[in-house]
Amino acid sequence: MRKSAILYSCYYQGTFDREKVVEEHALTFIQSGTVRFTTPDGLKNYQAGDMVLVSRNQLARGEKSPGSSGDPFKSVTIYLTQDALRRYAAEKGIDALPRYSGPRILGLTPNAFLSAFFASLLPYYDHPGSLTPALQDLKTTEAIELLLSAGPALRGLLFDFSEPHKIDLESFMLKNFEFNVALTEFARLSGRSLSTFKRDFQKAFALTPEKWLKTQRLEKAYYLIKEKHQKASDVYLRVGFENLSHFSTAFKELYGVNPSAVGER
DNA sequence: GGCCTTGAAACGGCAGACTC
DNA sequence: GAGTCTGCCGTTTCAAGGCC
Repeated sequence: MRKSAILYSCYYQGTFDREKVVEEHALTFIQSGTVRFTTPDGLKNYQAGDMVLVSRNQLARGEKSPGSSGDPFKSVTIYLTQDALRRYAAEKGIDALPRYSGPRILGLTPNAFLSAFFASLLPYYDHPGSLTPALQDLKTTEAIELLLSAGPALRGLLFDFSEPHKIDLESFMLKNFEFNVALTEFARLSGRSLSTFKRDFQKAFALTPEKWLKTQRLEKAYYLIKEKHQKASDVYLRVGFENLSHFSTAFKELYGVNPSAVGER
């Protein structure tokens, strides 16, 4: 089944986005509220009126919050899929470009054309059935055109169709261990098969990936609880655990005390 | 009522053997 | 050298209960 190219989000309370592998370029307009993106390159904050382009094949996490006046967090995201970009490139005679090495998350300077483009998508929020596949394709093409005219530098990002290459595993893992994704995703994003990933990991860290990841995450959690006085319930998602009960058990196994006991010291 | 821990069941990763 | 398969075991999830 075809995935929708356009996603509408609305949250009345703060939410911790658990979608972490960005598989397609995502162009987002924030209608109200704020969002904080955590990526391997650091934190980026965006607010109502901002437009953001998040490039594919990276790990990212978003914390969405309502505005200070109580407005819910609302956004519109259009995914610029590899299929759509390849079709566009073929129609326009654009060759695939060399590997893109610029920033992986870009705040765009709003202009009248992009603003009008997102305004044209908002009526479909209440009538999603009217947004047919044909209309989605048209909107995707329009978005590509507008991005290219807004910033020619984006050409290199949009038309880089290469897959992740074999990158330095040690620095990649140290940057990304806080993201809770499957080993197959870590392997893919580091440019390796799962088998090669495990072999290289053993060479680099002398541990299995799981054991190393767990230790790194627990050490970070210990620091946040002990030094930053944060609670276990605030920390476990941030360091890459999915479940508070498992976090609590693993923490006690490593440090001999419950997370709450460390915070009290 | 919120926060945290415990225990059982289900799931996913590890390790070794094998193939290409 | 790199990828695939499979059995076993550690890890994760979920529900229930304890503590403050």
